[in-house]
Amino acid sequence: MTVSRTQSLAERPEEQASYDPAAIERKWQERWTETRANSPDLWKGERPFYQLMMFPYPSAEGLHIGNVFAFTGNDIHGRFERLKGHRVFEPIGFDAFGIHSENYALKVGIHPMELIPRNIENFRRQLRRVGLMVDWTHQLSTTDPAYYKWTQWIFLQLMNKGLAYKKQAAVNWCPECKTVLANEQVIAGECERHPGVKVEQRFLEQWFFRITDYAERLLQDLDWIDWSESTKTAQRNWIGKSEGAEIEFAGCGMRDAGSGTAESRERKAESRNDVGGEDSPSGTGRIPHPASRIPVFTTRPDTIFGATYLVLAPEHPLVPELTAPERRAEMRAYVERAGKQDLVSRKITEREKTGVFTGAYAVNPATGADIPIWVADYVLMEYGTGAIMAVPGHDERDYEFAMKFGLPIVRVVAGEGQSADTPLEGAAYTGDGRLVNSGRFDGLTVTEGKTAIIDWLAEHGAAKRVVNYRLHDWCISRQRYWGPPIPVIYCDSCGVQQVPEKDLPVLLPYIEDFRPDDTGVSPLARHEEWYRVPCPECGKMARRETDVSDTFLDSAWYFLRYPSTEFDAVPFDPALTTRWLPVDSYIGGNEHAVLHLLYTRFITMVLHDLGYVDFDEPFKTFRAHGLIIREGAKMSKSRGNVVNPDEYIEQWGADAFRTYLMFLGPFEEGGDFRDRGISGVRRFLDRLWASVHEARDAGRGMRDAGADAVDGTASPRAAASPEPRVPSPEVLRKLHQTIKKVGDDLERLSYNTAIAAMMEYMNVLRAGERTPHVAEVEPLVQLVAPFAPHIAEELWERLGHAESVFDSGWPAYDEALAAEEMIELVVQVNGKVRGRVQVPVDVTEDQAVKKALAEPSVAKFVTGVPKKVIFVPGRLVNIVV
RNA sequence: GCGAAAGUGGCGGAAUCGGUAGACGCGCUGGACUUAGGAUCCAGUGGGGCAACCCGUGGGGGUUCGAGUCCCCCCUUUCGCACCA
Repeated sequence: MTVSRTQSLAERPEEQASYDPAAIERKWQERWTETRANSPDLWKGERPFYQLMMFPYPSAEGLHIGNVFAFTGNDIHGRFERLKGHRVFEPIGFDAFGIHSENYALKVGIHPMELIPRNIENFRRQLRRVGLMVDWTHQLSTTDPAYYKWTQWIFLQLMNKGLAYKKQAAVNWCPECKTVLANEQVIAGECERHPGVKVEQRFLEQWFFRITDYAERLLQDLDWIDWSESTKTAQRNWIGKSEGAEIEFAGCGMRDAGSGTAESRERKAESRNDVGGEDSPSGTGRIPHPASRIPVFTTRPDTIFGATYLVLAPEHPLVPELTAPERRAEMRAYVERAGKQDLVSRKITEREKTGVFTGAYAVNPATGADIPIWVADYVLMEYGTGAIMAVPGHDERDYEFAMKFGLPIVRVVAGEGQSADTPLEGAAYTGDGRLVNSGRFDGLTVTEGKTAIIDWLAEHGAAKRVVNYRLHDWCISRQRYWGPPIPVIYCDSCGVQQVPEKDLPVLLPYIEDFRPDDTGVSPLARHEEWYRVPCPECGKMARRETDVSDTFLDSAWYFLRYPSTEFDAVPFDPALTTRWLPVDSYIGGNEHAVLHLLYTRFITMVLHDLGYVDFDEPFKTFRAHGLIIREGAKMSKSRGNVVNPDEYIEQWGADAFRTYLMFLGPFEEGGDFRDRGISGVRRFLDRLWASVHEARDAGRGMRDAGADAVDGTASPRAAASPEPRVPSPEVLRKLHQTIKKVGDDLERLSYNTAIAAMMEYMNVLRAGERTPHVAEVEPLVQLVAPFAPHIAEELWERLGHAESVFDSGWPAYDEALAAEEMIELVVQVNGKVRGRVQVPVDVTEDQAVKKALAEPSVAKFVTGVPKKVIFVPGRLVNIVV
């Protein structure tokens, strides 16, 4: 049989007899370009569908396997939507500004303005080889002045709305990158780009975006947007909303210097505590120092009776005046030491607690007790008010601190089986329970106590309800070269001036010495000829901002630009934007869950509020894809196990490579790339190729083969084949089951199971000695098309179709054809499988049970009358004895 | 520490609603065709047992006629966040 198949192909010398991926992939990539097959007219037609993939940064190594994996998964979805009749717009671009590109340029010693275009060219070449349905007429690069003109414009829009501001701030400084980093770019105290390099704290004037104004909206929308759950959770955690109270503690000045000892402090705190709760929260009648009202933020106002000391962050503005003269030297040293650390390693949980007593006291508004005020670096100035009330009985950090410095620990919550006197041994009690040692609030639950105590304190003006977010404002200044200059001019007379819109873009100049240095200012600051410009307001000489903006600003709006790349006068054309946005499907890596994806949502909300777009969430759906590892290990250059896409495409073809990448694991989880695995997918394509040719040739009649070559209208002539030329009902049934399965799987990005289903169908199709019928293979070509577009186009053409397979529509699923007549029911006795019976699909319970009991393998386990029978139609019969 | 996801044959992985565990593929074993096979095709392939059967989804309990799937406890791995009051 194999032999006769080969012969039939050999009779068509004008066609490639066997599957040659290189040839047909070249052919179709050229054809797609010539016919602009992937460039829909964005102004016309029905059913637009915007399929977006996260654009890559064009690294010099070329396309990474992770890129190919992501883009292929994206492309398959786009092609599937196209087959379903949508006009699909699938653009791509390059995120080519930024530290990653610049650092590489520094490493190889080539100016980024030369290097980056070269890298982009290589990327384009590789991307084309993968066979993506990319509309190459709408590409963009963030480094293109026609693009970053509008990045700068967006900065000005935020400035106009009061959402961009400049402040002196403690920032993360990477000594290696020689620039500031966003908190998001600092991993466990180290630069995300330089593992092992400790980030330092510096104070610099920086531009910030007020993303915190949008914290609540960014959080709320997560409840309804259709995104991967893992991504939404990451964003929720990052925004970090916590509801609590701001409580004001009145400082009550210094005490005698001797009270620094543990015993004396404890005595005072405890004696106050005994009478606690009966006093008015306005305090003890002592006149507080007017400047020392100390607000603290807490999520546990219910525990205020247990607050036995306060802690201020070292940077807290009240520290100098609260510190007793004899303690100033010690305090200065401590604060200085804390300041030298980077912002992040201060947050390492395991670090031993350190701190210094100020010598001052404050009044606990609930108990009236004087409690000592300490300074410690475990309190962070950027969160809350930079000061806390410490409740060592019920907070682990406070407990640890109190133990170390001998501060009093009081129980104010009693859990199950605990009482007011149960000692706190070894650890703080952070669980639920009822209040104790809390005066009139004793007996309330933690939840009730929160409300009651805030209300009580609020009556006396000592507390208010407050919501805090962990999210910080977005620092967008970068002291680097390779980015869009921030479009601002500083004038001695007029102050901060915007670059007028007509003067945009502020071009990034070509400078030789683009290397950053240690000074904390951008390389552009070394170029007076560039930064000295007349003030746009008064015309006097003024100075440009020499920092550039963060790469994440470039990528926060690129999806708006794609449809409008040919326009110079607007960032995005309103009509096209209305037509194509928001993005229908966005696919990318979860490493951007909190950076890119949060910034993008923020910028979109701002543009919405400014009236530029009519939606405030940019992506209707977002799905995070997984990561690819290789032979069970992470891929890395140092391991030398990096997959180079070019090699695999060369050896196996782009179609096999694409299909294998999608087959090796669930798209949203990633998978393990194993070199040998790709052969199975390639075999599948080989058999597809063979099946289509056999079917076609048998349909035409072998004697006519060669007479009318490729253009063939596929009108079956009188068959010379010995087989009856009708499709097999069994095969058709499996076919329609497969059409349904593959469609459903594509819908939910379950690519690996879709491919498995097609392979299964192939096994049915090629079982036995029969030659496949055209009606059995033609729809399979359409099913395969999203995965392996080149071979699908080629086979579709060879089957006699003039139009592209992607314009042929998704094959119709016929439920009647897919329906089974007989099915197999599993028969269980007491839940154990004891046999199987063949029954008609519409079998009644009685018939099924009767048949099941007649089965000898079942009957021998059934003694007497069954207690109970469970019948699950289409599935099983379970007999309980 | 907190949060999220996961743990299934020799391997990658299926099982979408609590209903046949191991689809599909790799690998392996045997066979066919062969001068030859790292090609192709056919058959087999969770473990144990001659068989009837028994065991089996990280471990231990539970719910249920029935659990990979649900509940409780524990172990392990990966990822994210990490002194956020």
